[in-house]
Amino acid sequence: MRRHSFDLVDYQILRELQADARKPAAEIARKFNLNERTVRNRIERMVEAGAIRLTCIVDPAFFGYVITADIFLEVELEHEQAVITALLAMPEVSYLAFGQGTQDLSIEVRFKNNEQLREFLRSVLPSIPGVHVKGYALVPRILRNIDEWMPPVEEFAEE
Amino acid sequence: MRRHSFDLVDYQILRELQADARKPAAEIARKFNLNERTVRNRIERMVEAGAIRLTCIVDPAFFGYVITADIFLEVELEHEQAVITALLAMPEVSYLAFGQGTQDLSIEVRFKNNEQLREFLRSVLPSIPGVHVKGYALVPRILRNIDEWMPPVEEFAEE
DNA sequence: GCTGAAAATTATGCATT
DNA sequence: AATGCATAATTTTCAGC
Repeated sequence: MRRHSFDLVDYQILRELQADARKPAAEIARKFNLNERTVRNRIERMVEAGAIRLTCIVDPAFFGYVITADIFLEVELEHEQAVITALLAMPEVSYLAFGQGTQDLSIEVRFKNNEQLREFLRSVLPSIPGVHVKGYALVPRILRNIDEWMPPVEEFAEE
Repeated sequence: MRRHSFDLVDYQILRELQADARKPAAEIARKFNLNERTVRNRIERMVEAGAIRLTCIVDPAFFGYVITADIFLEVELEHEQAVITALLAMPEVSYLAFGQGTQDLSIEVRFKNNEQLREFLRSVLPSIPGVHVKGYALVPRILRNIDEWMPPVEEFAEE
């Protein structure tokens, strides 16, 4: 019933890479009594298939971007594509998604202080053609984000 | 005025690792005419400092978790810690953050189909003591997430 | 904090099952 | 798909600057 063909071995490798994406395949192989080549093949297959991405996550707080807010927008349909392009070009935007309504966009933004957020809400966003700020909320703390997500282990059970 | 001491070289390395966290330090060194040891030192320093994490991001959609929803909760204060623990233990929860109100929690969840989401909203959440579902919204598509976030390049300008 | 050179480890290409 | 082996490349250790 599963659409993929990854098993518990892949799952174990996944967990290791989640902890350290640069962990040598040989080391993982030793830990689970696998052939070193097998580990590298599995990693390659998962990346190739698009199941995983091995990447570098930057911590906004480390660089002083300690203010997080969610902002809810309505966008006039004829401006939608331009607005999305503009928002994606802004380094302050850490999340961008379509909302439930046909004109809704949600974004999450990061700033060094409240003044910058205020400026963004008051000036930057309203100056983009077709954008209407419907509301926003400060996000005091994020406890989990997508980079920690993992399917239930049952997904990897043997056939 | 910056709290950190990373420069444009670190930035360049960062971008390479963002594209592929396993890219050999020697390859990065060649690309930017750096000493291979320098590259490895820089990576180590950034990881050590907590500025970056080299990790494995799993794509929910690949594993069939194609339904995304944001859910807004209110939690009775005396149950807060238990609720958070319970939510973090659920593999469906891909995001969890405090909200603006003292009792607010926002979560993002992933499901394979609408029926599972419905069940989660109708049964799973209400059965957790102290939890009240205030609302929810489907998320038709996510265009950017935190794993693509990066501070503006100016942050890395030389002193 | 950067670099060099030797040693150890890891990755790759190719062939076999 | 998994593995063994030979070769290539990379990482590590230890040193000096």
